[in-house]
Amino acid sequence: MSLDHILLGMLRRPASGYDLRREFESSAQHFWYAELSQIYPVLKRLEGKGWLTSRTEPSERGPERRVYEVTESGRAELVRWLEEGPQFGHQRIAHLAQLFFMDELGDPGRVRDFVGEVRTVVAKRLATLEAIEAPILDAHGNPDGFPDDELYQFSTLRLGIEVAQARIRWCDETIKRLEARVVRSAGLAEAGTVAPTSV
Amino acid sequence: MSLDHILLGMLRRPASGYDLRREFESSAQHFWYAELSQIYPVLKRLEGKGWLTSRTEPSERGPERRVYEVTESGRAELVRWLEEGPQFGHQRIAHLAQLFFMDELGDPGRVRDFVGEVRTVVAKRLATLEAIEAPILDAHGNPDGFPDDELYQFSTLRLGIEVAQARIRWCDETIKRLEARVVRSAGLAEAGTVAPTSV
DNA sequence: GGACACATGTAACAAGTTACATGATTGG
DNA sequence: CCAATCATGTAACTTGTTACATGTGTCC
Repeated sequence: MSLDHILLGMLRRPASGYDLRREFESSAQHFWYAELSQIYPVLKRLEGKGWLTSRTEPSERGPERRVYEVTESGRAELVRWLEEGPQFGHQRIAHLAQLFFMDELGDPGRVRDFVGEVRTVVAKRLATLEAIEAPILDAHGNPDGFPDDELYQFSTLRLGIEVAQARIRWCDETIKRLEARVVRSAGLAEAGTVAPTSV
Repeated sequence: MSLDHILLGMLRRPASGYDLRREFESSAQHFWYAELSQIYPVLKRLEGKGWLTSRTEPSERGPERRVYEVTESGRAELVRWLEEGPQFGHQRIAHLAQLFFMDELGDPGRVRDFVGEVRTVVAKRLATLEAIEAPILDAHGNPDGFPDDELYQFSTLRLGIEVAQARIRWCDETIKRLEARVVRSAGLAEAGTVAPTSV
């Protein structure tokens, strides 16, 4: 039921389904994501429960928009969820699962390249998070001076950044370790012990 | 389709559905999880595709077991998946979403407690990962001496550990920052500016 | 006129969870 | 005999993805 409550939280400021997806693609990207085709029916259902109201309004550019806003009972439901305590789901990180089975590929060089690709993607994500952080820091200075809501949002961003940095460090460490293995087996090959292509 | 391939990977050593779930609860816990009720039908489907074979055998303790093993074509499919390059899904971290909206609760003290609960859970997970790491390090010494397969599995474990440590550091940092806010508002209340219970 | 961003939706499917049903064996 | 662990499975449901359908307004 998390998506329900996340939409409730986002709709403290009125927004359309389309707006919400943009939020998932930018400021909420490091903790949640939903497709438009999931967002639209959920909004309808939440309106049915009385947690949202909607109105249509003309778009500045494009067809009519349906703009949703949270009701009092919707806000109460959001608070109830927040008071439940932290929700933990299961982690599902497919590329880590892939690494776990990588010895099927035989060649440490390919594993090194694989981790290199992971690094590229993580570095890109880190860059987008840092691009969100910079203007916030410029506007307010030290986080201790932030208003509460901005501090909480800033803190979730910080976690995203710190975890991404940890991942990058891990990639570098792992690549170095794999590179040593590649060099070592090349050395053995040169010494005539093993032919590199025949293995 | 990740679960299909993860089961294929795990079944390089023959195992039952029940065994596989135990693996998800222990050594695979930091990158994937699946319920028994999901595992059983998937195994059946993979057998139908010719990627697994099964036989029944008596259990040492309990009813008959159905033991699966990967076939040549199953192994080829696993390799194909590994060669596709790293798979990235969307992160969904409900407790971070909760923090993002925490200003609805009004009180920084409650947010601090919330992050404290997060810390407790993450610390427990970190402890279980470190408990897996210790005997591996004891057995092999330096990771550079590990055989390839063990190095890859060890590396996934290291990522889990390093990310968990980064999360713990973030919790401590965040709690400190929130604590300062709690103390600050208590100070204001003492100075007669705001009555703490009337807000 | 065509590409692109804006905008809303449905349908079919895949993945994952929760609840239920059944039964063997072991240890207290 | 009761609880716990071992063991396999189905059914109903929820959640999330991919593909499709439709149409507006802007810029080149």
